[in-house]
Amino acid sequence: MTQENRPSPQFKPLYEQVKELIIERIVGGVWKPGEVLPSEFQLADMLNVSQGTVRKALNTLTEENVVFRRQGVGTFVSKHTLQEMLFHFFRFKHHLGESADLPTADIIDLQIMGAEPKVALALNLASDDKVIRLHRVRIINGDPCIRELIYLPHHYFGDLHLEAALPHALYNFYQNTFNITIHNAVDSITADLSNATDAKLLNIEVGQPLLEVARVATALDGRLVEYSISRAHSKNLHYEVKIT
Amino acid sequence: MTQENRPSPQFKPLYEQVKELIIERIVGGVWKPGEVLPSEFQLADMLNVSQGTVRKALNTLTEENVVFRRQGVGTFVSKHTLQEMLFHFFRFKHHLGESADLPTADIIDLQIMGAEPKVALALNLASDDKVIRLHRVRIINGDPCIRELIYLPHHYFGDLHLEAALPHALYNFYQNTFNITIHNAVDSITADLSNATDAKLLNIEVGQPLLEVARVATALDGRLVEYSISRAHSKNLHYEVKIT
DNA sequence: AAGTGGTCTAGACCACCAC
DNA sequence: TGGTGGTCTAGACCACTTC
Repeated sequence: MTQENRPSPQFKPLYEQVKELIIERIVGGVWKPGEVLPSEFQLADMLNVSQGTVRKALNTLTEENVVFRRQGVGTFVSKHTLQEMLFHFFRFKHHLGESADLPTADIIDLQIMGAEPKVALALNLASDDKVIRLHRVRIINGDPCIRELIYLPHHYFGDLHLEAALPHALYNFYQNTFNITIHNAVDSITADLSNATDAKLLNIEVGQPLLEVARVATALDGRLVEYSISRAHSKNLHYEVKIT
Repeated sequence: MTQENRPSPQFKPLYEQVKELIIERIVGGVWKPGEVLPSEFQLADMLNVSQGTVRKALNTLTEENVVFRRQGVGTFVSKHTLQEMLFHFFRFKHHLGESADLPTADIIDLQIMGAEPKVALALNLASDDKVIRLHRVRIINGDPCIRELIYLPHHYFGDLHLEAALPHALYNFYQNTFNITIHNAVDSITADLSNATDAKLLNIEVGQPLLEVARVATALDGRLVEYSISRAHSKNLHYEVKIT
């Protein structure tokens, strides 16, 4: 890898090119979640750059949670099974007590269907594309408190709708089964009143205030891979945001 | 500044010490918001470290929005007047259209009072400490849509409650008038129903769903300096979170 | 032309971990 | 003991801004 003597047509720093190459190999399955990457010096030799340049690329990947590093051991591809990663994308917390147990989930419905306009827009799908819709209720400490509708493009998730038993940790499942790593997400939060369906599934009355979180999630390679609506009864829960 | 030959009692990297020294000087008013810092080499000479170590400190400060850098020009202390900084701490957005105009504000009430337990707990105050409470309504595109209750420790904000005209960009005001720079914040979001006061001030009916955002904000030096409750009618607004 | 931050390299030494 | 990442330094060269 060389920078060459070009003036500046779409100049990209070497460490960004290194970073992209590493992401490519993770996306391509060369290095799988949990596995160790070659050492800094090995990568530097492989790519014909200096160790310092590899270090800079790996450090930015560490900040983005793509890899994690352990001194004396090595650099590893992040897995969504890690506690920190699970709670990184699950932002509901109990009001007072520390972060609760991870929620379990009851599946209400799982089907393949045409993409509604709202869903097609969010996932940038054509109007005749199919999506898999998962409808489930999250249960925390025995209480049903969040109702989720999750939409996945059929062409990315193949036969997911035929799975006998879906685990409740979906992001980990996407990663293990489809090599799709959720990398970032945008949540849009509004308030709404519980309707009849909410009331029945969350065991509350109609007309209660609910938090509604609409999420669009993007994979490591930049594809839009999940649209979800979470409706939460906030009597015991809140959504927490740290602004830094 | 030296690392010395100590084994490892509370070892701190040089670049962190450099970073802390720079923050100290910003907090102390040596370098004020908008002003330029000495160059990397000047700082390196002042602190007896290498330019690379100063660079690392400045880069982390850049990521944390404490300073910003312009190639060929210099490194500057961040100001809350910058568009990006304003919207960094204001997370409400219009549903479809791009980010709206900055809101203005109508002040409903401004007084000094004893800290209620909830407020004292959030700001870590003693029960007999005084707080300044500002009650106002945010207006976006002519619509009153957010009602805010803002609590400030009296001993940090002195005579703020005597101000004739408070600007609506408060964080910029804190910075200019008290040299208090809001650095990070934790928002806890819940849903609630509008009460009589909400209804009157936001020009809606009682029993409508509202987003309630409780914020605890921390200054550059780590002091808890603001507790606020924002109650927003989410018909036209949502709260947006980018998880990366 | 001079000065700034941005990139890239090379090398030294340290702290941590596994064997 | 050997290999890993973590810190720190020194220096070269580039890109950008200002004068």
